[in-house]
Amino acid sequence: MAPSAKSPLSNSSAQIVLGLSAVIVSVDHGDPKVFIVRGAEHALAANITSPHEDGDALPFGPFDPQQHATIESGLRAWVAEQTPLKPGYVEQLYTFGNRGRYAGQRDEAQRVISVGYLALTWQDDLERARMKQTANSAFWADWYDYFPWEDWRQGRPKLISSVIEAGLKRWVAEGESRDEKAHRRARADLCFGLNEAGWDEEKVLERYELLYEARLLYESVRDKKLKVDYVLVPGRSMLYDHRRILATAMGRLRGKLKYRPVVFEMMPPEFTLLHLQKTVEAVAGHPLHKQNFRRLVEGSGMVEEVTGKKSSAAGGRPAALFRFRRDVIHERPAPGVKLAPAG
Amino acid sequence: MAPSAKSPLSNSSAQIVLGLSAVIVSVDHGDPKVFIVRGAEHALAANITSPHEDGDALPFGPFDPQQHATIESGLRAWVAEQTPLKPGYVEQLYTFGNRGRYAGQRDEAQRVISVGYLALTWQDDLERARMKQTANSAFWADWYDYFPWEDWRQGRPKLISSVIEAGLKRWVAEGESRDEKAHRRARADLCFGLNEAGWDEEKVLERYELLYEARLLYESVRDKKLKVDYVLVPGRSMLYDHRRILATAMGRLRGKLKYRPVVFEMMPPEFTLLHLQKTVEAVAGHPLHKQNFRRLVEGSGMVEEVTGKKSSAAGGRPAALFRFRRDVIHERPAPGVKLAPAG
DNA sequence: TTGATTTATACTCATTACGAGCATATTATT
DNA sequence: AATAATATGCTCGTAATGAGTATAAATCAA
Repeated sequence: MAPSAKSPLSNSSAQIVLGLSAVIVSVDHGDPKVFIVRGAEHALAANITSPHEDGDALPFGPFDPQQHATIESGLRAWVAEQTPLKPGYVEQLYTFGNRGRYAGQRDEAQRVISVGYLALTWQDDLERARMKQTANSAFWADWYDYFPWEDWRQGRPKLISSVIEAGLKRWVAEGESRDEKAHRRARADLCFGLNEAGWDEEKVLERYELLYEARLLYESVRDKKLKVDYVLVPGRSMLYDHRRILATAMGRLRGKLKYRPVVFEMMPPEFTLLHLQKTVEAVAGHPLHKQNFRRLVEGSGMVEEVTGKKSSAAGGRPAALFRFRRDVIHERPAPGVKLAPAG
Repeated sequence: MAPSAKSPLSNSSAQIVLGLSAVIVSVDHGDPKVFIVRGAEHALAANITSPHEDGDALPFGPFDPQQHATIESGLRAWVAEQTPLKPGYVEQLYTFGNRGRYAGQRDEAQRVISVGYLALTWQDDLERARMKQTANSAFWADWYDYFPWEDWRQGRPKLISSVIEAGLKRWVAEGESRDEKAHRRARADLCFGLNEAGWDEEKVLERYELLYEARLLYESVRDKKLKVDYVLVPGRSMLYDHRRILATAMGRLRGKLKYRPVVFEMMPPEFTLLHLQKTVEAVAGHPLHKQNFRRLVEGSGMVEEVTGKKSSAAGGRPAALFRFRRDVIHERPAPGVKLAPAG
């Protein structure tokens, strides 16, 4: 690209600030977790000295091009620096740069571009111990706290009928023209599985965007400085556009699960098939058919049994222990875990 | 993110320049095309006044945060400005920022971060006419000119056995340890389908990266300033890391084809099923089974027949004309085109 | 005009993948 | 010894997939 210092290319980009945000995910005892930072702590991590907002945020930091050869290595470096975690799997998600999505942004002329990353990790006991020291300024939160409508493990969440459907109905009715109304209805139906199509667990971002646009989330009210008289959709909000980045991560991970062996990045070295299943269910957000899950995983060559060892953690018959066969990656186009729903 | 003008976050990022690169794809009479700019023309488009390299490049330009609310709108704006094209479908690919990958980069302290986009378009006659005016400084190139090993439509490309296998063999032999050698061999086998697994048409980027690392491409020799005595893998090279970006785009598009109705973005309003099939084959890089392709497309509800019209363009029996049913997007989780290989 | 050639379209068949459920095994608990 | 809980093995119907055969409708060469 060879821009000289004087070229308009670099001039027009001088106002851009590049940051990195990380969605660090792990599954703990069947609950999906995101690593969250709050208030003073997150400001420190990002070296921000100006007044800051209070609330939940993803860990984020600057990208220093002098120090790091690739964006990913920059990300890994500050994750290692700012958290006690060592994620194995790291994947770039998306580069976010929408104006007006940053409530905390003072200088309107300056634009924050943030590159979002998804990182997967398994919490070993050591990490868990160190975690407690950082106390409540940085912690693991259940990701369904931010997206209660995405958790179908106990069946269809009640708040869909009780709050979301009504809210979307209002939004549909507000459409200017007949066409616009029909279009909004179709979009709402498709996103939330209100038509025959059913629920698509991968559409996390689409649903978030829809709720945002329908002004049903705290973030929409905040960014557009609205006063509203209707009830918002329950769920914790986040600073800046971090809930949107989290939605992107969830959708991506749910998709990836099906065609790449990424679950194992969140598993201990040895595990039972039920443990694996619960982990997949935590991410996918719905229950799976146990026997078929077993058939699939065993048949895929992704795991091998640890001979002679049994787990008797649960109540009933002891389960065989398995470990991930890292070789699959070298043998075949490494498959994922199909998501046959439970009956 | 709320950085103040004085925060270290913005200081450490001051050296970053953000650019946009576009992989603009269309399929013309069964041949997959990328939009390419060359030499003086591309320097002009990017407003670069410093001395520049000569060679093929993707169209790219600056991102002006003042003028555009989103990165995507910035991209659309300069594509409209610099080319006669109006892509309908635009998708963010990846954000590239590797040091040392930019041979044209003079100022080592300044880092170019480029956000790659994939754009799909259909060449109508008007565009085709306007295209001719821009002459040879900007043109449509067959994307297999850059990736001859990716075109399996006429069977396995000969250069795989004649050049690539030998080259990779040398690279494997150069491995330091026994383990390293085994690892390299496994990776080469998997990438190029030399084991039972077979060829995975989506691994375009993996294959490019492997060849780059094995110093079998012009780009590796260029970036590392090597002198080599073995024969490089044939195929046109590109400036900077543009061939890598193109590889990313090809892999992504080949994947997307299977689960989203993106082919239609490259089709005229009305088309025959064979035309559609040839377009899919052009992108996927291998032939498809005609009868099954037909069954699948007709059964998916993605197309509707244009009653009363037939195409007699080809030699034999006239074919029915179809058009894309845009409604599928609103009806169901819009499907793609499965890639049942031909016998 | 006829027969060869080319392309389009309809239909069949075997195999596999998938969703659902039943049955049995092995442990702890009461 | 009965009961509850979990693990594991197996069957079955349906749908999707890969491959091939058969027929229809046009052009072209003689």
